[in-house]
Amino acid sequence: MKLIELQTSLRERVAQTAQGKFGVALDSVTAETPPRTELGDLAFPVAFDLARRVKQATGEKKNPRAIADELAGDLRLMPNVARVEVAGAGYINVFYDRTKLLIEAAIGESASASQTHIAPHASSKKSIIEHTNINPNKAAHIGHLRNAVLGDTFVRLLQAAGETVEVQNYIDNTGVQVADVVVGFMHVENMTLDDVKRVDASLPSDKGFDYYCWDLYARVGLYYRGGTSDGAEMPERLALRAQALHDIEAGDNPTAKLADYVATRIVEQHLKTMARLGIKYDVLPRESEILHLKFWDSAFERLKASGAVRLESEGRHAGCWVMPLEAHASTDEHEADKIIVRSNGTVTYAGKDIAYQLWKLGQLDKDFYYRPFFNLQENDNHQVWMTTSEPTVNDAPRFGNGATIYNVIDSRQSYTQDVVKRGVAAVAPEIGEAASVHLSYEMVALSPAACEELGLKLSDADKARPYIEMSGRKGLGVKADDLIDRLEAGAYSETSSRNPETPEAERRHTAHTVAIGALRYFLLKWTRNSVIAFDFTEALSLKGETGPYCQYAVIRANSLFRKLDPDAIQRAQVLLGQANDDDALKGKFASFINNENGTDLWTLWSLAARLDEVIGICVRTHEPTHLAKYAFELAQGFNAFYDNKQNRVLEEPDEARRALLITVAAYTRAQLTRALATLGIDVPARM
RNA sequence: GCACCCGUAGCUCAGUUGGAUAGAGCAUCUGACUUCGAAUCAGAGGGUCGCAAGUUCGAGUCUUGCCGGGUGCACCA
Repeated sequence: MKLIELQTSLRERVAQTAQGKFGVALDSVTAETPPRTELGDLAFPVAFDLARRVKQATGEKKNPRAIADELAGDLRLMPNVARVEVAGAGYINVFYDRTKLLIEAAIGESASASQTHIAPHASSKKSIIEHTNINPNKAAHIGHLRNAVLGDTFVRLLQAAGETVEVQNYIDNTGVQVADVVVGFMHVENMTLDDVKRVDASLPSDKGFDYYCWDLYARVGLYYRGGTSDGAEMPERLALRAQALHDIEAGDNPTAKLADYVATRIVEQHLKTMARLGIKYDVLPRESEILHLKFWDSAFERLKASGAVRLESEGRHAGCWVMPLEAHASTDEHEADKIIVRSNGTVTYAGKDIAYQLWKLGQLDKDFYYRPFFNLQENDNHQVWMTTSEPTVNDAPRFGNGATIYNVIDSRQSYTQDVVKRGVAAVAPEIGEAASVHLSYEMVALSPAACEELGLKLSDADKARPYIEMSGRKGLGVKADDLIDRLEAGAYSETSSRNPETPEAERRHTAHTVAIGALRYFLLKWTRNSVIAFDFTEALSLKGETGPYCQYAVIRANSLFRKLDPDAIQRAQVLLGQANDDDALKGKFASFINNENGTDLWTLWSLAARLDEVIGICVRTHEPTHLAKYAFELAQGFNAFYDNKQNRVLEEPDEARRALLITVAAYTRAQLTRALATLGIDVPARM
């Protein structure tokens, strides 16, 4: 029996007893893991609640401790329960039959040794996750990495929980940011499309087109202000941007062709950067198609038909289609109303987003056409599709039509996301707001020290601030590829000094794996709504609470198992299994488990057994960091086990105890490896 | 002005739907490599959980009010 099943059955029993003996129907029974293993394996602080509810219902005063005693008596009769204690003012502490559970688990493990991951539920509906969504006009920076790693990890979490997932990366290829770079090429550098292609071809592969545009974008920002960062914006130069934006949206002209080249090339670069982190996408929906295929027209009809938007005939919003939102405490007229269509007939960002969200939910009677996008070597056989306006003949999968949509977007867009969610719910009440989930996260800013390292001169006021916001317009930020390069360099020198005899290619690969482990963990160790004040020292660290720490624990286990027979794990599991029918052997195992050292072994094993529960918590709370913390805790547990002189596997003389140690170590290694894989972190053979 | 987020050890942060003695990492100090790999481990010091009320058997967690910091509230995207 798995621990999670045992937990469920105990909860149900508590609920039954509460109903039977006290006449109280508990809709949910709180169960928690006690702070220390000495206090048991599962605790129910339910007696306090029951005492209150009995008093409410009957007026009878009952001592929580007396209630706990009655509940405990029932729980003692449950299988796999060794004993139950009532502690404190009324805690019910359940102690599992640890020996029996370990033995049963060993039998299960040896039987399903080949099964490594859960297959998706046949009946499960598709979830869509949209993440990355970087403006295709310059290199990706660490803020974008946070988005992508958060999104990709959530994808892995959902898959680990057995769900079917589609990954979308929305490309805003017709927005102002692309227009800015186009203005830069056309009016700052006076280049034609052919010139741009020539420059692109001449750039080094490690500092390519995305880096070039990064600098150009910052220069355009200056250009608008007449060359100085604090100058006033010049209307005639801003007009160039407006013109470019107009031409890009219209399409089929030199400006639009240049914009398409820029956006497409930058998307390629972004995908290469993300591939370094093991991040892949299924489909890249582009804004240009949403425009050309007139998604908005369809969405607008539905919005009007549902009454979600109305045309204002007077007031300051006269001539606009607005979505009414409740005005909070304000007596003024509809201050909170959101404009969806401007008085000149053009649609706002929120409007376009509603159309796109409706498509994602299968609520639009339109679809994109698709073509295969270029394939990266790193992506093996995984095909990325890009939307297109022209009909195509190919075997593209059916995209969109998801049951739940997760949008990974930073918290600054909470308001707009809320508008989108409400708009969708108004159009399709049967779907409601719950189908649209905003996976919001706080920004990545720079620590003052990081700014200085990047060569930015700070005022005294800025130095006193906890963090400074990045600015693409100012070219202030840490480029993703630069950071990965630095991490790889650090990991390479570290692994080279430890494994000088290892071939160069393998050391490079190891350095890469360690670097990605460090980076992904670094971005996942914070809760979503905590601002990351990026600091180089902290981000480049390979010690302490880091990805490499977790990887290292697995490496030590790998090293240990290399020195054992290849079938040692299997043999150990079989031996434990034999104890099921052999009371003498079972007693022997029990004597190993039911002492102080055995408690440590059990604590580690039961922690390892909690992986699926933790994945469930992450999915439910939309918070991947719980898994990162769990992986670290499990690695800590393994390292403590490993360093304990009583647990020297290779020197253990007693065959049974050795089998126990091997089983615990092997299970911990397997679960830790799975946890890390779900975080997108691989483990090299050596490091 | 309104809405949302944050305030926990010197620093950076965790803290599951309210539960037992508030935890990690970094930094500081002390110890452990002839050791299944020291990217490690064992230990020490370090706290009015921003302040004040309230609800509760029980509050870092919930409510209210203050204080301090951040973000968002455009016919921008």
